[in-house]
Amino acid sequence: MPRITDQRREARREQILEAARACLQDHGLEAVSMEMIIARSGLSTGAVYGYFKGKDEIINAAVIEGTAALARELAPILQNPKPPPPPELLEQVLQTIVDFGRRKGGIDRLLVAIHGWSHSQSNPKLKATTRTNSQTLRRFYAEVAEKWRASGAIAGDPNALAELLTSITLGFVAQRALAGGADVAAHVDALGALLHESGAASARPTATTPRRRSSARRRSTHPGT
Amino acid sequence: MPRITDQRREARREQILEAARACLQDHGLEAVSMEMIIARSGLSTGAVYGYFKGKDEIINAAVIEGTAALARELAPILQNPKPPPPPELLEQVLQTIVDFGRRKGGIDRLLVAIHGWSHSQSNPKLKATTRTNSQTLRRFYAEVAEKWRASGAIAGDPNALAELLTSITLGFVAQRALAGGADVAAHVDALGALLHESGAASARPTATTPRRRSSARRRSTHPGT
Amino acid sequence: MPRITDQRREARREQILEAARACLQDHGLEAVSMEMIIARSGLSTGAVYGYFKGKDEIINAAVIEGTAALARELAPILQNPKPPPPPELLEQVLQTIVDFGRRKGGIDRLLVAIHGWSHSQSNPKLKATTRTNSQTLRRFYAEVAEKWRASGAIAGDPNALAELLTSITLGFVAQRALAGGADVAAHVDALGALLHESGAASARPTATTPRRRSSARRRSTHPGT
Amino acid sequence: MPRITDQRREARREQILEAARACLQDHGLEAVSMEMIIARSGLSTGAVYGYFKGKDEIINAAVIEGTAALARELAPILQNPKPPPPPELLEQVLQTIVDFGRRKGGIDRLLVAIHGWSHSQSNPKLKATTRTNSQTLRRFYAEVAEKWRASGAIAGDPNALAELLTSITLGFVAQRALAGGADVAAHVDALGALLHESGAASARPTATTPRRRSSARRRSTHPGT
DNA sequence: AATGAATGAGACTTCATTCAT
DNA sequence: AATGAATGAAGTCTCATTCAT
Repeated sequence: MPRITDQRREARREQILEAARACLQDHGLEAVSMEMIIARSGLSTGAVYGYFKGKDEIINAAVIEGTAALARELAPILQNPKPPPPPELLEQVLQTIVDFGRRKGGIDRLLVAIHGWSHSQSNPKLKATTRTNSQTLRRFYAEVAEKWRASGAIAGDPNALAELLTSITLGFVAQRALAGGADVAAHVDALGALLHESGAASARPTATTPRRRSSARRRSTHPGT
Repeated sequence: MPRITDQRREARREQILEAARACLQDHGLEAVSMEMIIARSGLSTGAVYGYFKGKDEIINAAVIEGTAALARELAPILQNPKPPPPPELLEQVLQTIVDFGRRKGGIDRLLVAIHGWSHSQSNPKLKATTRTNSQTLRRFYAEVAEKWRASGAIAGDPNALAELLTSITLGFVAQRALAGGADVAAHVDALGALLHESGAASARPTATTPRRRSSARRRSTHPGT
Repeated sequence: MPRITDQRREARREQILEAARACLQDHGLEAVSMEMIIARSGLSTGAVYGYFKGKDEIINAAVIEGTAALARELAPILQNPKPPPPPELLEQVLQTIVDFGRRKGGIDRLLVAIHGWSHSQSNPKLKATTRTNSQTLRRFYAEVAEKWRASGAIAGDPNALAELLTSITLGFVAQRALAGGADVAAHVDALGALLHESGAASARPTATTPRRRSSARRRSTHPGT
Repeated sequence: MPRITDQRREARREQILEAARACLQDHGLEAVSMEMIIARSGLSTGAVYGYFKGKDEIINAAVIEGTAALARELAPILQNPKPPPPPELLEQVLQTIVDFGRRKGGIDRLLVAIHGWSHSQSNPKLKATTRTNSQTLRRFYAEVAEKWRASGAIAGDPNALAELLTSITLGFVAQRALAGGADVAAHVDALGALLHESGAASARPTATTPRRRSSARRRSTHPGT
């Protein structure tokens, strides 16, 4: 029985999903049409319907499998048995996200994710997946935070910190999409500065972040102040 | 000259936008139909088209004016000449957001915002507004952070902190929408804990986190530290 | 009871019909809308409906009354008990038509007539009127032709000539509308030349029409030939 | 590559245009609806839109292609290198027009032409085509008239005669539509009578056939014989 | 299995007309 | 009488999906 066929099938499937993601990005959730996706996929109408039951299934798969890929990349970072300090871990996470968004030709998969957030509001299946994903992210962060707490790296409730880090992570994605950019280094620096804030009241505020210059585009660094 | 008063006109307009928001929430960006909005608004087809040029204009107005209303509520908090310490300010902001989402009967206006994020990806007018809004939020935070820095409440670059706070704010909204909830107190506590971290494990603030390097792109690594 | 009112009423009525004719000319039969006519008439929606029962009545009246006005102007020419020779009569008729078309500011009432021809195909009332009008024109021509025959000015069947003249008249209008222009003098000259055709083989064709100068725009008159 | 043959495609196209012409005739320019055309064509909504971009394109094509078909039939007559005398040529032209109008089941394509005249007033594309067509007709007549002049069959300016013949031709169509009929033989006879007018008062040949001699279609009038 | 023409429900919008003020 | 906001039937067109070839 066809062996190559299975590979081909999978390739075709991904080809369709990539087309769907491209259309999603180019035209937005409300304007994607099967016609577009089909044209972009290079397959025939009938062929596409041979791989997916309908439009909804394609959109869902495009979003879900895209998210899953990101999750697979974040997993080792978040499951690190000896997590680095918060700023460093955040840096690893955000950088992974940035790299993920940049990867595939022309398509920013993070923007596709935003469409997924919208779509999931009214699509039960997608909603379940999205909810699971974000809760999983929070749980992973909670596990990391628990380790930090155990090692004395942080004080406070690990779950609360997990929730904050989840917001930072999701918000980072949102800010990139909405404001047109968000800087990894800025986030990392700011988190670092907060952590060493104790010294804030003391005399050398900037002393603790002497080397952070980062690649921030429009941020003015007041080193001497 | 309008036979109906401007007041009445404005009320009808808002009636239509509320209907649109409700439909957006119930059915999602791709599934809202004029028929739905019209039915829910209680007006006739023709009447609705007397107030708005078409569907797109309604969706845009629903999103934009919703966001503007939230912005109006956040403005006094963020423009406070003597901002409270970070955790407290964050609490004010997030609580305002939560209250805003809850206000109108049955409709969580924050979920509508998420649809706006998606829609704005491919709608030039909405994109411009959304970008301006998020950049304005960031700028307000920067001004607040600058005041904090001046008063010694924080160390580090105010702009970097502004970016982080923006992510937290947007991410809080996202987390509520995606994970099914996000807690104001958790965020506030976590931020508070971070700030007082220094005292957490030890007595000497910065001593515990000497090593900020990570793999960031342009950052100088101090391997020997 | 209101006396001025009757005059005003009539003025308003005509105001509406002129607006309708203008719209008809600007937008075409299929695209005229009540909204257009109302806006152009300067009256309010309700007012217009006070003068006419509906759109169809307005269009019909606009066409019929326009045609009637032309008919009134042609009547004395065609009912002349001592009609001039064919070319001269034709000249009077066509010139009256041209003048009629030119009269009112900006609106070529002949173009409106063409719309009437189209509209009358499927509007029983208008069809009846239009048919009567064109048959009346033919009958008038027949009476004139009979006089010509009696006086020996023409040979042949007067009814056949009437039909030909009717075609020339209607065709003149059509040609002005379709080709962008038709020349009175050319028509008159050609008719004159045909009549003196007998002399065609002979030497002095133009001898009988020495006074044809006309206002022809692009025609070369070969007076000496 | 079309799965259906070009032939079949063309047949379907024509099927739609015929349906459009029928609707145009039955309901008039302003009242034709896509629903009607679609129902009459026997195809589905979507199918029709697969052949034409929209209603306007259908109406235009129906009119333009109809006119083109008539033009194709008139061309050999008007381009005859040795044109018969004017009455005979006119007979050929008018008879062709009558036959053309009668051909297809139930639809008088000449009535459709009148709608085209109206529609072209406000449709740029159609206007251009219509103008070109009527100017072409006039030019063909001018060429014929020039040949007549060269052979001594007529006197006077060939261009003026061309303009008159154009009016006769268009007017013949109009008269058929408006008055309910127009007779080829009457037109031919009247033209013949005019040409032999000189002899009218005198005693010769035509004296015996002064009036409507039958309505035969291809009657050759040999005046001089 | 593949193709792409065909389907038809349903989307958006207009516009002739009415009627409360 | 006059106004113009409101009505809603009807129009044009799209697009997810099917199915004969």
